[in-house]
Amino acid sequence: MNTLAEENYLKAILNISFNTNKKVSTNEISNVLKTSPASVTDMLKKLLEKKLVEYEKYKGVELSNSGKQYAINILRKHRLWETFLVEHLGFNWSEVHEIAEELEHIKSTKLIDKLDAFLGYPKFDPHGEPIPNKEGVIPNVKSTSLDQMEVGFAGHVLGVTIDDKLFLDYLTKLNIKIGTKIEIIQKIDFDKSLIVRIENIQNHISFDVAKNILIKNN
Amino acid sequence: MNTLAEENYLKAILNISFNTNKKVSTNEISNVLKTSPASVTDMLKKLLEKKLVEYEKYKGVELSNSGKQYAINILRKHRLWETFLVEHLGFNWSEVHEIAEELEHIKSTKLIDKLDAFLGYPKFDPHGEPIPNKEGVIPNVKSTSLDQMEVGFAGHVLGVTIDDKLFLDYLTKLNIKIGTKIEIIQKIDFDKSLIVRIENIQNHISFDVAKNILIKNN
DNA sequence: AAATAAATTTAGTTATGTCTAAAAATTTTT
DNA sequence: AAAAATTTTTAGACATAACTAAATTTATTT
Repeated sequence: MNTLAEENYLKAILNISFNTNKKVSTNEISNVLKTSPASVTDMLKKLLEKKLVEYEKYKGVELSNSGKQYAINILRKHRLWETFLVEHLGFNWSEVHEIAEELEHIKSTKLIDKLDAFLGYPKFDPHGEPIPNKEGVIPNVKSTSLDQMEVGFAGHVLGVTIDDKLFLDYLTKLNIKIGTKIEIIQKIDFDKSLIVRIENIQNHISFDVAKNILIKNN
Repeated sequence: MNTLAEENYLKAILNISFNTNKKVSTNEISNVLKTSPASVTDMLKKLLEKKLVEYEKYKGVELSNSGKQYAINILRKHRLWETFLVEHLGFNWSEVHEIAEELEHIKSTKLIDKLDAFLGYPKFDPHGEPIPNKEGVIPNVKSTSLDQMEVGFAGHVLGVTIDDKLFLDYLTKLNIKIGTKIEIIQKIDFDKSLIVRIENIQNHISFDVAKNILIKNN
């Protein structure tokens, strides 16, 4: 069995990999986990020992097969708990991340499988993120971030790519949630910001915001 | 905020106090937590420092007011989670203790209050144990253990006092659950065991078993 | 009330996971 | 291709929470 700290490192490596597809650097991990690079090196040695990662000094790290399965299982637990919190306990989507950060470390497999059944085997969490199944397979939906769509495009929000309270509260204020129809009215070349129509109201959103909103891709 | 280890010590002290009403000894704690007495001494010093216990060298320990509130809150979380696991996820009463031992350490107060509401503010958990409310008040039901009842007594099971898989599985085999009617047919003086009737079937149960079954007391 | 036994504490170690400062390797710039 | 900058690792410390062995205190016998 792995410790809390080990689990958090595996999770961090998986998350960084999703964005970069390259080997993960010591510094990236230390930024995500807010620890010193020296601590990261220490932990990578330990994870290598346990064969949860492939790691060579100065060359970066990636998850081994078993490490990846382990990390995906944590992600599965995180997203199932978030779904429970929103759909059954009445939390809103910006509140659940922190609590799920704790719940994702509960070990019982039977618990998580029963929770999955209780929730009706959901494929997506309250942020539209895919929930890995028991076998670690992540449902694949082709999606594009809003910033890549052209002026004139109109479509529905599929999900978001970050689970940050400030971001999600801002979206809520803009009346954006999963399924919301968004139309691109204009794109500002200078700062890549967008003027969009949501529920018949025009709003000006930054590139950073658009980048983290996912739209269905046919 | 207190660590996992600290929480487990507070919990252990509370549990022992329920049975003894005296100051709790180092040895008792080390037995419950399966640590060495020396480790217990170390931790008691730390808890004293934090004013969670009243402790004098060689004289035993008891919870301070704040320590007691803290420990009761852990108990509240434990019992609410057990209720959720049995009533909504379909676990049986002998499986939930271990999982609740992990869930009870999840910190969010908002989570536990919402869970409480979701469950309909239950007063008793699946073992018949009272669930402390948000204010730390524990519902008080007068109950007597089965071993203290006389021959000829007939009544209903209110709950059990231990949360042990072997014990609960045995009760299930005997067809004993909460609400089950039990009649005392005979008491064996030699070993204090009892012959009882449950659902029209006679069974011979030991003193140790009877001691841990609670009966309503008028 | 001594002597013995039992319980508890102290002292000294260990493993985990963190840190800072310094050294080494890699990458980027000139 | 050297020099400079950045990244990463090593070395040495520290806090937590555990341990064993030895010392001390308290409780029980005789």
